[in-house]
Amino acid sequence: MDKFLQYLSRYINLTDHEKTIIESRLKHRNYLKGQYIVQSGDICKCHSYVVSGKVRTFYLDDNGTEHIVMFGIENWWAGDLGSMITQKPADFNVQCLEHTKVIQIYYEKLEQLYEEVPKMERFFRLIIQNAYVNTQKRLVRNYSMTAKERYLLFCDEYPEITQRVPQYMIASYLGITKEFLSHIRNQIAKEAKS
Amino acid sequence: MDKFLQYLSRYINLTDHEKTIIESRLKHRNYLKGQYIVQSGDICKCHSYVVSGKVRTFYLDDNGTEHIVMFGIENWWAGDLGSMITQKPADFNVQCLEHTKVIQIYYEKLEQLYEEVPKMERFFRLIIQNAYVNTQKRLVRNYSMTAKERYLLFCDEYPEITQRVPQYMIASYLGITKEFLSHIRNQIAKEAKS
DNA sequence: CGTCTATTTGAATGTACTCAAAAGCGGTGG
DNA sequence: CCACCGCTTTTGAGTACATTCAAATAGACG
Repeated sequence: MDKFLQYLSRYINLTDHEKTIIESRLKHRNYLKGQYIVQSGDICKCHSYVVSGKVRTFYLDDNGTEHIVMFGIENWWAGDLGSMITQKPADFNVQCLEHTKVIQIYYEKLEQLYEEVPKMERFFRLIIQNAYVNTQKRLVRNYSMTAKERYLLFCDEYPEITQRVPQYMIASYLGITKEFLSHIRNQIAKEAKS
Repeated sequence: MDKFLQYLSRYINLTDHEKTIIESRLKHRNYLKGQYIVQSGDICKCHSYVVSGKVRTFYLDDNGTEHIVMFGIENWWAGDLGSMITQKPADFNVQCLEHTKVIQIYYEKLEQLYEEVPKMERFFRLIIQNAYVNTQKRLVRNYSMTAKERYLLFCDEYPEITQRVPQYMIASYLGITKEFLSHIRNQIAKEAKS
């Protein structure tokens, strides 16, 4: 909990009273490896802050192919925001890739919290603003870079994730097949030799 | 201006006093067809609300290819948010595709406005939240749908834009070449006949 | 009518995908 | 301790989707 409040304080200054209110609106929860925080089709009832562990958000298309939308590790948020704000069935699944501790805020409690502690509007504006800017960057990269370039950039930007998730999931995140990523890696290895 | 306040009131309730403050922080501006609101390399100093007209946001990659990130028409916002919040050089260009009227809010004024009218935090949280959710959806679509499916969906979702912008720009938005879009349209036309 | 820009068409090419099979790797039980 | 099982990664051949380049056609505007 302290860690979470510390994280909050990177964005907003809170009084002790406000901290108490915030704490009372949150819920701690643990998930096992493989468990789902959100399942597509369900309405996403809460947004989850990852305290420890590792999650992936993915979309299952009509052909049954999984597309990883994002990974989540310490200090990241996970959930289907679109589903939560519209209270419509989720498009995405959020699954834990290892034992994961989260702090959750439920939709109603969040709305309530915005009233009680208006600074939280600012906090989430800042968080979502960053997420938006990053997603837009990623979109552009998919258009303007080759798969190989995207892979190298990913390894560079998220070394921690690169090491902690299986390769086929990175392929899925990059929007390519696992076979093709293997190909790319092979190619990179050859280049390194010469 | 009334139109803008009406638009604001779809998200937040404002007192007359608050409206006056907001008005005083905004700037009206007109652009001609072809003019740039933001140029990549410059620091984006303001965010622009499109009152009328039409803009495109695009990224110019290392090969000199343009990639359209988004279009903007009435009631949309345009700018390089990433540049504005970090005060670093913009990656994107925002160009007017026709004579365009905008209402602009400059970075400093916006920060000031957040202090003066905290409801604006809520307003922009809601706006950016929507934008984020939409961008994420688009990202997933690019992974899970073929170019043809994306084109048909685009025509369906943004009929107004489909009619008002040249085809090669739609191709750029979809992440394909103008030639290939022409191909796709040809194919669709053939299917319609049979 | 001529010019400029946008769109179409087609052929050759390239990037990434599919499918199938083999190899690697880690854990578990005999 | 090794054999086996399931899961991940690699490899390769054939294929599909999308690009590039070049040239022709169509449209818009003065």
